[in-house]
Amino acid sequence: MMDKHYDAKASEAKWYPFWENNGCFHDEPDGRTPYSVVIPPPNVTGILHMGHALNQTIQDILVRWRRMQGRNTLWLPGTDHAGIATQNVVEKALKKEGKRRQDLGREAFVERVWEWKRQYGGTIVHQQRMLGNSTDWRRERFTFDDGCNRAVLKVFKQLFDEGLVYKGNYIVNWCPRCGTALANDEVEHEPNHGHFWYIRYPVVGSARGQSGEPYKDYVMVATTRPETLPGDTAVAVNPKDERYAHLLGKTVVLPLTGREIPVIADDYVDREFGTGIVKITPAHDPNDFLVGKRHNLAEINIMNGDGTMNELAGAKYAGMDRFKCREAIVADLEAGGFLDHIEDLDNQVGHCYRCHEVVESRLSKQWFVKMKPLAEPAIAAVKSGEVKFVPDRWSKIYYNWMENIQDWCISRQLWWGHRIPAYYLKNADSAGGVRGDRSPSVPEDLVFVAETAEEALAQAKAKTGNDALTLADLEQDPDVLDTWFSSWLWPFETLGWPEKTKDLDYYYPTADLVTAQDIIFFWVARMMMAGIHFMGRPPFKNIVIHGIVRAADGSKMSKSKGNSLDPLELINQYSADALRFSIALITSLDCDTKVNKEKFEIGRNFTTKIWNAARFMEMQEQALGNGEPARFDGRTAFDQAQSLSADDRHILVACDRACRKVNEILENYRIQDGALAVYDFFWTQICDWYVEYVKDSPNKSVSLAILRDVFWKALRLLHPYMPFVTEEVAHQLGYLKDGETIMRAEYPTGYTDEEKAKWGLTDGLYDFVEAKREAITALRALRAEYKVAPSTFVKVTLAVDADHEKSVASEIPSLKRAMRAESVEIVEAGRDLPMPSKITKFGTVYLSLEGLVDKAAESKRIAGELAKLAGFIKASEAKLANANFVAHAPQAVVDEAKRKLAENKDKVAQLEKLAKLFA
RNA sequence: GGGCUAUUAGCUCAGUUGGUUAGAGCGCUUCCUUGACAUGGAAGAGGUCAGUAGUUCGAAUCUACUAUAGCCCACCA
Repeated sequence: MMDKHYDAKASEAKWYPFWENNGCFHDEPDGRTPYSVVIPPPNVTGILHMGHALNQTIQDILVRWRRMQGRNTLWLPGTDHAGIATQNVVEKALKKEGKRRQDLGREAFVERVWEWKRQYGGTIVHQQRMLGNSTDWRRERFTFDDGCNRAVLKVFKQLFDEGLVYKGNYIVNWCPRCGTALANDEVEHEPNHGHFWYIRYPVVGSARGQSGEPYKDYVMVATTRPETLPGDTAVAVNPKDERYAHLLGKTVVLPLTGREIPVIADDYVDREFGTGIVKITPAHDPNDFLVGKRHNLAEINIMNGDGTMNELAGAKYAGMDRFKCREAIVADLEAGGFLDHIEDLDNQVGHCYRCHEVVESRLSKQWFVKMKPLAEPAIAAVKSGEVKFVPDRWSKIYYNWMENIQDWCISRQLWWGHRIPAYYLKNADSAGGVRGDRSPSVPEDLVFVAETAEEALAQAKAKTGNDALTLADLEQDPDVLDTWFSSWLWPFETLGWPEKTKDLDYYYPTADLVTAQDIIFFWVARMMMAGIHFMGRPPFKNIVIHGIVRAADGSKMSKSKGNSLDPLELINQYSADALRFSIALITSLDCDTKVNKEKFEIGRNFTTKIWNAARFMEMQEQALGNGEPARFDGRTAFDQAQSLSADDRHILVACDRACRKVNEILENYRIQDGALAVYDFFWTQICDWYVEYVKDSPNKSVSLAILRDVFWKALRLLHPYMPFVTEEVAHQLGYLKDGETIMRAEYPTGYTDEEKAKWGLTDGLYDFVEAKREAITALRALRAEYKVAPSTFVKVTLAVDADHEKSVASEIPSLKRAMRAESVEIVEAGRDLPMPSKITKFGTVYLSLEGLVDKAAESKRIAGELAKLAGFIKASEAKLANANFVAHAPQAVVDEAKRKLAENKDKVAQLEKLAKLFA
């Protein structure tokens, strides 16, 4: 006997370990068609949020569905080592102990991070289990585990050998106090009340003027950072700015230095801002850096790592703090007559998120991947249709980025991550290479890239001819690689690459990649490139992009705003099934998903409905079995029935249609439509309609057998969406024995043609029962209109066409029940009866009121109806009178229009007769 | 400034190549404690599909423009 209430927590606690421990999530390569998906690995420091819930629900639905279809399925889980985030977490912990990472030293610090990972890194992996994810935990991976590490080193080495990895200058955010580079998201921009200094740069050749007019001919440059002036290597104007067109090609004198620099034209310059002339300092501003690259300008680094000026700033300023230097330079400009005036300016200035020091843009040497050669085949793979975006519009955004791709800076000044496998020969003669302050300055040809230090040593010996070199003569690059440098290998490094494993051979390429739009560039595009380059084939066939989960008002969810929902809390309150089903039902791939707590009641209520329907079936079966559960084998019981009633056949057709529809929908990744289709089948068709029929079925054992069959199909259809309740109910109702699981049950595909023929399942029959429902609804509506209580038994008359009379007559018993009718009488269509009526496809439904009607109210209502119909009929007639419509529109559309017109004309006739009665 | 998307019922959204009187859920109104379920059942109200013009026999659907909103990128020397 099933409990009165479904205990979701108990069910989840029971079934998840059952599945996991019995290998239900695990397949080994075999002869079947594989279906493989890799999870977008969450940060190991992360905690589960609604975005994960959405992303993983979609994947689990697809994976569970394919698995039930009989595909050999792999959903590979794992986490991302998230260099910066993880290092910060551990550094924060250290800070509480009053230590910095430098106090521990590199090796000890990294060990400390590993320790943290072992202790806390399982949090999100644990939380994912709460969602019900059917990920194969036996194949769980980590982007920094040994295998991934090997893959990363091999890839770096290969790209280096291919000339696709190189070292080059790059502007980084630099905190002078911490002595480290910062990632963009570690820089906090704050409003600043600053100044705009207007400075005159004399045009070369212009004469020094008289009294107070230092130069007759100059360009006016406005800057917020005058201390960078000694690093200027050009001034720039907009190419479309006719005011300055005459300056192009000329050179100007850089004040205080006497150096001559060119005037260049670049689109970057905003004509409206400042004077429309910008000083270009490639070594100290990210935009100027790019301008400098475009125009081949020299990069003069005038600052030390600690924020003081170096000798390139000029002897006078060398060693001076940058802000002191600013004052000194402004004073000297003024003294030299170069300073025109000063304005106040409000702008944004970046600060270090940790020490709040003003961040400096600083030129440094970093490692890069040359992206263009990798991007081209990745573009082609999408253009050719080999890889598809779902929805397709994302391919445009992908092309846009790929076609304008910039080289990828992959080095990070961190300790937690894959250390760059580049080795430098110590004590080599410096060739003046500048690479931050902490790294060795060696000529490029004394850099050895190898997967191991030993191999690097061998290279060094060969290169220098010095056999006496030892490992101690080598120093490894101190930087680590960007976390994405491991993530972009995820679809094959997790399957064993670079080893040639069975898994790799069988599961690569994966089928679908499901992710949110925000990491198309960071991750998806790069995986495409890596997959094609290293595996020779794109890593997946379909890229399914879904929206972002937003708060009810459309804003981003954030903890600080307090508008975020915690999926774990929702699971606790409503159940994992409720969370999954609701999110699937309200999510469209085409747009962001707005959620509030109430939305999750849909799923919760549906769970309750399923449970209660199951209880109903159990009770009915027990009643029929005199207290013992009498379980009717779906097939044999109704196979042997002499004939099935219209309602029995109707639910079988509905079931068949639902099965086909859901499969087709899922083929097209329409997760939402699938949820709706199952929901509608279960609730509307089974519960609201068929169960009501079963209660009074004249052939109850057959009807119960049918219910048992469609219920089992419905549970399996639903399982990908609601894994726990479907498993529990399947066992409670005896569809499965102990030790079996619905996860491996066959996904329903509908009935065979043979079965349909045997049971008389036709579209016409389906429509007939739908028409009957319409008639019953019409009668209920008549009751409501005439305020006849539902408990009152009424007399009903049905006017039907002669050729339908027989089939309608056979439904009289069920009509009587559903209509709560004392009698249902059938008369020929066209009879003029003095009763309120409604016209339906089933025939005209008359409700006998036996003089209980308020005539005035009824007249009024009829008048309203007639007016409404008159409008429609007029429009309809006009349409059908249009020769063009009749000629061009499909026949079915024309026929339907004719049918509607006739039907509404009938309605008018009926109403007019009725109106006379009440007059 | 460059790119993308959206605008349909009070709210959140469907509406697949143009073709029935535009749908669902929630919310709202009225009625119903008949043993599966009040986390339920029944009936109902509510939309000139953002606006304008065009293409077409026919437009929520295609085109152009306008208005409004959002997202991504670049961001102010």
